Amino acid sequence: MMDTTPRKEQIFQTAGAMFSRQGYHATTMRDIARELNMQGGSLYAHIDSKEDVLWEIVERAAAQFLESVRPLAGLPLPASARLRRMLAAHVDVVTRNLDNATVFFHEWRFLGPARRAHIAAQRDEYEALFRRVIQDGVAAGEFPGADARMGALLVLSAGNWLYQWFRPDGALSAAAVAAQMADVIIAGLRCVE
Amino acid sequence: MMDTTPRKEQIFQTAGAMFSRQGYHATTMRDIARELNMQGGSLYAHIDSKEDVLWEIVERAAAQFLESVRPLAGLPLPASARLRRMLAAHVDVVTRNLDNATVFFHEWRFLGPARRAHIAAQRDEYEALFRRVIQDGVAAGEFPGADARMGALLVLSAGNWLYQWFRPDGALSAAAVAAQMADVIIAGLRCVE
DNA sequence: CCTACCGATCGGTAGG
DNA sequence: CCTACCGATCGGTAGG
Repeated sequence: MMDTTPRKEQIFQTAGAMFSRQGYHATTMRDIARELNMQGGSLYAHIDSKEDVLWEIVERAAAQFLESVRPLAGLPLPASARLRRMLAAHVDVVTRNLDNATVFFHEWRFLGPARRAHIAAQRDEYEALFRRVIQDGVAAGEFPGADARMGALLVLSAGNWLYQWFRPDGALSAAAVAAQMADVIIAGLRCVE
Repeated sequence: MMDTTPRKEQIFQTAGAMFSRQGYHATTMRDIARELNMQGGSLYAHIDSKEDVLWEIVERAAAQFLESVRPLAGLPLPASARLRRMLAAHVDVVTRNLDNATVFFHEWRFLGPARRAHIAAQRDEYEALFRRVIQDGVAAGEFPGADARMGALLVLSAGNWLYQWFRPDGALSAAAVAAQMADVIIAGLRCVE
């Protein structure tokens, strides 16, 4: 079978896998080229710089998180139901793009200042979505004793740290992980005093 | 004031700070040397290799986690009280050694295979401490509906992700963070069905 | 702890 | 997309 994926996309895919395993700085352009049966310099017919490749991976991951979760935050559902769906969407993005999620969490700080600031802003917006839903739950009496800030941090800590231990071939499916996490966290937000 | 810290310790401290900010591979031995007003080659009068420096930082961090938490796991207290103390100890280690904790979480995979395996074993032992305490709570009826594996992952996700957002000069003290986290998580383990 | 240096390799480019 | 190359810099060492 021929791989009909455009070369540029192959470079992003291969780079994502290698950056996630070895890290951005420990992966050389020649490593990526070798994986694609090319010479190092030939990569530059498709991309302009190593940092551009990192940027593409990180920016796409950030966009995926926001695009998956944002539509759920405003659904006409109780806060606990919205939070459950948002966490499931987050877990879905992480587990279906483990390599790129790992690069996103680990390597975004190696972007230049402007790009780093852009990612930081998206991350802040993303956090705020979770905080707001929990705050809704506090206001509605679903989570009477909860602190929205700590609640959001807890949800995102669980959802993010996932990239460290989740294995696609493991016993737990992404949906099962998300459901179990949501069960405990939502119970905590309901019962905490 | 003269700094009376032995040169070797100064190297570990400086390397910890720089590895945490720039990453292991993006930090050069000459970067570390410059910070200490030395020439690059002079570092090798005190250490044998760059990887040895990383190893010292990572191994010390792993030991600190285990030595702080292990004595608490077997205390004659209810599981929830033990878990609370263990999380507080964990948060204490992270927040009092933010640089080294960051290096521990981010850079341990760049160690050689033998050293990496050693750290992986310590991490597994550490996780088991938390799992066992939660299992005790399940058996004792404190956490009747909880899953020990997911509970431990939740505690450690929150405790580990901390290195990403905790700021020593922020509004929340380490003790306050640990207490709030424990409140929500323990409530969740108690109330989940 | 410094000077001076080693071989290796890096990201990126010119020219085809 | 390859060949051939650029200047820069890497981790580490010899000799003092």
